[in-house]
Amino acid sequence: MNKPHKQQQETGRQSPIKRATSYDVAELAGVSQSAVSRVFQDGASASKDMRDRVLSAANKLGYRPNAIARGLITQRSNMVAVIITRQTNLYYPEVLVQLTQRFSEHGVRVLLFTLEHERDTDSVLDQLLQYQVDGVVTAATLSAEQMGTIENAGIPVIFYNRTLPERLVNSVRCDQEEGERWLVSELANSGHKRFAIVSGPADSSVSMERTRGALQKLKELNIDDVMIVSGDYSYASGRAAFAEIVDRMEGLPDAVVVANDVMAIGCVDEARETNNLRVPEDISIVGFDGVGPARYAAYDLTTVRQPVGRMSEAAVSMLIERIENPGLSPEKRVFSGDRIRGGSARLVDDEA
Amino acid sequence: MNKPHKQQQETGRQSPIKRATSYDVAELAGVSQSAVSRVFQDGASASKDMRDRVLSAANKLGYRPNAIARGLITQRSNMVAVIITRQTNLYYPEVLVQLTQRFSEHGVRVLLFTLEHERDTDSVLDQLLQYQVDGVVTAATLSAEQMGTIENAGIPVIFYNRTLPERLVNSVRCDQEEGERWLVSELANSGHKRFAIVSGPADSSVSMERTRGALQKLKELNIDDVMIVSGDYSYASGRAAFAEIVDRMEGLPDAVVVANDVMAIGCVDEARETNNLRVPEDISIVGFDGVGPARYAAYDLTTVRQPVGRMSEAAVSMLIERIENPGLSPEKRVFSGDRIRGGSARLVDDEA
DNA sequence: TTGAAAGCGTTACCAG
DNA sequence: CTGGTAACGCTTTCAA
Repeated sequence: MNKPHKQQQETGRQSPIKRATSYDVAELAGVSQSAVSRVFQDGASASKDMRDRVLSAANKLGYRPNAIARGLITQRSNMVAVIITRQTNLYYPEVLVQLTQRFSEHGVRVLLFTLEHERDTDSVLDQLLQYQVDGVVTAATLSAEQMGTIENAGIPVIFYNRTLPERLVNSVRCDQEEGERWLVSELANSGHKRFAIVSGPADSSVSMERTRGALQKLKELNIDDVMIVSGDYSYASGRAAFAEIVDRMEGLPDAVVVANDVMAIGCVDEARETNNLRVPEDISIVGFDGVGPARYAAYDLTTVRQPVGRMSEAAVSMLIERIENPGLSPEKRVFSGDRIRGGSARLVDDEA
Repeated sequence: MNKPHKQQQETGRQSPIKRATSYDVAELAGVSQSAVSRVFQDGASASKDMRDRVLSAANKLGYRPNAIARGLITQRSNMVAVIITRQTNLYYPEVLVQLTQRFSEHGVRVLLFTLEHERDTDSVLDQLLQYQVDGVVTAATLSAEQMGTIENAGIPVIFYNRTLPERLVNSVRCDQEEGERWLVSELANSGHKRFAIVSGPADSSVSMERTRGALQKLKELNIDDVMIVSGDYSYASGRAAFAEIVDRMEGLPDAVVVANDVMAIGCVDEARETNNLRVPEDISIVGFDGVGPARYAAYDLTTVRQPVGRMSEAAVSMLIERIENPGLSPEKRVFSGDRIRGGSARLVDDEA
């Protein structure tokens, strides 16, 4: 008795194998094609008998509904675009994993776009529109015009740790300024007086907000003479930044406020290795983000951790809601970071 | 004079905005729909006059060809699935970024799937088949049966740092065994005699290969009495593993061979903090992967770095080739890791 | 509950 | 070079 259900194996590897369609299933099951379609939907109206026959036929043929064809007729691709920059993923691989996983729980697939350079943005937008994604979450900066392009196509967008001034947009972000203000005030409360700041790349809005927050708080404390150097978020640039501070500042600062953890770690190493300083006895160094290495014993950073889990959950649910209900008005959700008092800063206990 | 090119704005936010189709463009340009289609293809045969009129009309309407519809007729979605595990992305965020970027240079989009648990694999496969991806690169383990399912659909697959025993598959991987053998022989050459091994999770094929490589080499050197403890690749588990070694072994090892860098860092911290050991003077610790933190001054691991750039490039080009030419025979590409002699191990100079 | 037929927006084929 | 028409594989009326 010959079993035909491996018929495709024989076809071999040459021509693109012909996949079973709903018509094939219908024929084998002796029902109409519409019936097959219905069986593979949620609110299907199909008798148990038919359902069984269809399912068994489908099984035999290895049939799977073609999501592409479905998307064409339903006007819903069930795909969303996620736009990240190299930076985002390098320092928060967690974000992407979480977004993907949560979307998939809603039956939504992620089409991934990574931006190497700002100038690639337009082409990425073009692609994402061609692919008829149902929504977008972007962890990259968009111009008002670019945002307009997506909006005109009727696609909801969520900004992740970004926003668009002067425009009503949906966003999920960690309150960078608040976090920096806390860090600075902790340091000041513990007697630090001479501050230096290591900022991130000039084109990073996140870095801008952090630096602004720190400066504001310092100003409120009447600390005006603050040296600012900048890096590119990398470990090496953190080391270089610290070296520059030592080089250019008269005397040492007693606190260095760094725009992210990775650079803060670079600062710690440079302080210890090249300058023979003890952290935190001789100098306090604080970061931002709460990445894994910040918790390594050698660093134990005082920092503010972004609540990635809650933020990505918020992004996903906001986007899904807006896909299902395009009329929803814009919303901004701002999360406070988790405050971590690590050993990299000399802080007094403030148990009230 | 009223400008109609913002007509959609008015429609507002309610009904899913109707996007311009090739028919709309055709009408406005006064040509046939087929003509529009041709203009938006590569080897188009269209007069300059027509091309201009079509392009200007398309521009005015904000027209973009619908990639979904195109995929339906051409039988090519121009999407590939990338399957990663949480682990993969957490410790190699670089891999995903590189894959995505390189694919996009070939006009191919990445549909991302992340696996939290092994048991999710089948549903991921189901999804990816429904979406008619043109190919798959998987950094997660697949069973022979699962591989068969994809193969039957005529979709080429590249295994990333994985393979499938007893089966002809395409794979790109770093030679884990070779790397471990080098690490062990360096340590042995430098006089280390008492070894301990920290392996990764039991279900990680990569960890298995690494451990096997280390054990083989040790055996060749007639070092048989090796304690093996295991962790889950995390920093915390590295610390726990080192504690367990100290606890269970009589006397200390002089070298600990760890299955990845993150756990190795955990071992270093545990050795220093809890056991007051100097690394490498009292004990040598080596890792594997070459992740960023391995280069932080506090650790400076001796390790083997996976050549992520070359590996992802290989994966992309192998997959694209096989999408374009399904008849191509399977190929395995094995890359040697970059050997890094860091300060975490007491190694003698071997300048010949 | 079931089937026939009309699209969805493209590309592909074939005359002109 | 150009336009008409038939797919692609599905969902969705609308009758039966």
